[in-house]
Amino acid sequence: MTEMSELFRALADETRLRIVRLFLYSAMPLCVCELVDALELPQYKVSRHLAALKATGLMSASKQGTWAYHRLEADSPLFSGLWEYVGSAPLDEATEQQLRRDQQALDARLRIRENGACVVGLTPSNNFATREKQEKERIV
Amino acid sequence: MTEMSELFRALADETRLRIVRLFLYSAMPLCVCELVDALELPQYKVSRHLAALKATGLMSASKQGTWAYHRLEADSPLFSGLWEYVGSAPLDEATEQQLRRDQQALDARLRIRENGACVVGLTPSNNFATREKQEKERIV
DNA sequence: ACATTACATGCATGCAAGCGCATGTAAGCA
DNA sequence: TGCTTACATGCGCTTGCATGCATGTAATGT
Repeated sequence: MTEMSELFRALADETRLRIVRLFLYSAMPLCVCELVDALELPQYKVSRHLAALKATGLMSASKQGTWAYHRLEADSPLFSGLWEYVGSAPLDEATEQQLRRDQQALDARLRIRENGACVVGLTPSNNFATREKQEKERIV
Repeated sequence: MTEMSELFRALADETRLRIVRLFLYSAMPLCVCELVDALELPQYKVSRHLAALKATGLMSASKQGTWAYHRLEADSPLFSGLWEYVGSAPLDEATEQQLRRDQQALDARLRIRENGACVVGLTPSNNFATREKQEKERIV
């Protein structure tokens, strides 16, 4: 069992809270590229924070092809009180607006899914190979 | 309003959780010396952690003479969900035992109160002047 | 006035964590 | 087989925080 202080530490970061709130909102597994688009954050950053959450048991992941679906441990009785607080505690105005933007961006991104599965990957600007190619072209 | 991540950060420390759990248990204002004795921690450490909690609004303090009574914001609707989780989430065995020891030590310490007020201060070993005197005597 | 006491805090240090960059890995596709 | 893509991670840097020591401050008692 994870120490309570570790759980709090995992949630003591606004970026990770944005991630968690999106999962509480969508109530379904999400893949990294969807989170990257919804949060408008660099891919490595999202992956790192997901790893931090997973290390405490608050999240888990499963790969399906190249896509990695992450999901919140929303039903675990160990954490239910925690999610209840995160989901219901009042937010300041700025955070509230941020949350709404994230939710809308996620909604839009999820509409691209086909048969409930993610079918498009990272936005080109977040893609490594694409950036490399652009770099070469810029030099030429 | 304090950011949620700051609240989690404040609670992301086992020592501060020990303090908070003692307040949830005793449900009354406590002074620093009582916490020092109950937790068997150096005085400066307790003061620091209390300051950290107070900085987030989770605690407040009031001086009465030389004694400083600290109290948990247990009734604030802003934090009620948080306290509920801290007070009810399961603990691992070691933490549970630690908590019971802390509670018993606090109970013993509180029995020394007179008319609900603290009347004895720090244990000599935690007292600065006493340590100084002992140091001089040791040199002689 | 002075010493004592309850509590707070400045300072130096060690350590953990977030960030940005680059690259590694594994899976799908041509 | 080789390229692209989705995702993960090693590395260096910087920042923040817990700790320990010592000392500061304000209130009390003699």
